[in-house]
Amino acid sequence: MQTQESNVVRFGQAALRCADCRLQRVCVMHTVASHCAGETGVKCGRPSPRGHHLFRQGERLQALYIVRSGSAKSYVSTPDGLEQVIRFHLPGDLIGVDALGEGTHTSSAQAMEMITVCRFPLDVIEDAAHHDPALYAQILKHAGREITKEHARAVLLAQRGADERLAAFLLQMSDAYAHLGYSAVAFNLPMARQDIASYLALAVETVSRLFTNFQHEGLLEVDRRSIHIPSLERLRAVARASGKTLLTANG
Amino acid sequence: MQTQESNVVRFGQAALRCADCRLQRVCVMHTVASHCAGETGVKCGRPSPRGHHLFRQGERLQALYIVRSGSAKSYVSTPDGLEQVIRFHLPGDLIGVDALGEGTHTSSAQAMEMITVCRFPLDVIEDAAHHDPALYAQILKHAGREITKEHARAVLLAQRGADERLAAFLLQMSDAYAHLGYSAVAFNLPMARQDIASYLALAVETVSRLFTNFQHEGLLEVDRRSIHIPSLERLRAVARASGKTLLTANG
DNA sequence: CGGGCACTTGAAGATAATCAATGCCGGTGG
DNA sequence: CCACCGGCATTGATTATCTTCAAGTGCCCG
Repeated sequence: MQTQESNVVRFGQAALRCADCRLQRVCVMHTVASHCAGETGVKCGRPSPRGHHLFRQGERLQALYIVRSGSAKSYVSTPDGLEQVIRFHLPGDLIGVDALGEGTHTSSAQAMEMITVCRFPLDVIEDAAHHDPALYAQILKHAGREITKEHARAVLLAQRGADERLAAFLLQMSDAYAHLGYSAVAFNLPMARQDIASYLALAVETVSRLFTNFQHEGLLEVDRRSIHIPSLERLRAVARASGKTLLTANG
Repeated sequence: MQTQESNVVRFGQAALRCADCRLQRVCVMHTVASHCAGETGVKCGRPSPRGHHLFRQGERLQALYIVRSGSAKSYVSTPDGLEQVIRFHLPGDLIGVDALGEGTHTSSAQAMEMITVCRFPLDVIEDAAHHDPALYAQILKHAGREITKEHARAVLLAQRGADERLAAFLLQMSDAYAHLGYSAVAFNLPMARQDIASYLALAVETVSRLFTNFQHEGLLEVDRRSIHIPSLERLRAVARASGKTLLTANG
């Protein structure tokens, strides 16, 4: 069920237009949007339930997406049926750039909770980029950042211990929420423990134990998916050097 | 020591022009080159010795590079002084795309042996892209592939054991050489064991042991950096499932 | 109220890291 | 030409970290 006016959607009682979007500040696509006053095919706000796939690995690239509200995860499926979480997406994030390589999605994107996204069909993007080549530069910039993030993750996985990884992950989430104007020290994780484990290349059990340990150390107050960070500084210290003498995964 | 004619360089006795370049087939930048008949600032072929840095992490992005001959590695330096190898670059590879994110290099690129590169200053690229927006799409495509490769690496590091990683790495090199028209089963690794270890997130000792084990299993003939692969199929089998009952890192 | 799924906890085991030492090759200088 | 040096690579023994297996708890949803 979608509205007739493209670029506009009724969500609850509110009609949302890109011009009104509170995410303009963090949204890579407002250049596209600015060229999309009328009927453009851009659809903003399509509420999807938890578990919904925006696209699946192997599908042809048709559109890029921006998260408006809620959150999603990207993952790749391995031949042996396992799932590797690649990235978590919060409001403002652009999804699907990796598919620009071969025109086919190399990862799947799935909603982790009720989510609304803005959909930018590829042809619309190309049209907009034709009018304003700066858009290409913009997307390229985004792609560059994406690569940089992957590098940071490679360092994390290659050189850091389990506790350092979890601490770094929590700080990453904290930063993301802060950047969106939410609290940096109190938030709810939208993803399951299993997803965190996959993302950090750890076993679920290890992640679980680490949460417990962090809590016992007073680094964290955890209640299921609700997180409170008493001291960002202390958590940063753990992310940097790890408590080599402080914590062990097993209790 | 550089030639006067840009886009042309004397290397040994041969004058090399992009138009003559045997890498055209694999070179992302021939679109740029085709707009660079005259004095463009593009410098092709600048022989640099082993150890030479094309750029360093933190430096302002000034140009992208394409490897013409030889090989290089990209790595990021961590706060604690460690080096994380991100990628190896063979002839035809485009280097520096990650810096398109913030305009600053987030990794360093260093020659692993005598190397020649083509240098594409950013403004030249932008000019060329102005004439032919398809170039943007081209670079974007490359960036997408880069991201996809990072995903593959994430899967490798997260889900695979040490022997599977090394096998996958060797097959990766094999494919790369085959793609360049060289032998897929006999080649010299341009990088040190330490670099392989870093790239695969393993200790040097582990890599060394694995080479030895592979050799004993008849999977590989290794002499220092010279590699011969008797059976690609068998190596692929190891990369897939690992010899869970077959090999152990320690002797 | 019951079932299933997500999460937690514990104990045993495996994989790869670390520590420590030796071997090999290539280059340099006597 | 040979001897020495330094970096790179290999090998062995021990240990730490994390995984795996197994079981149990609690919460959410029908």
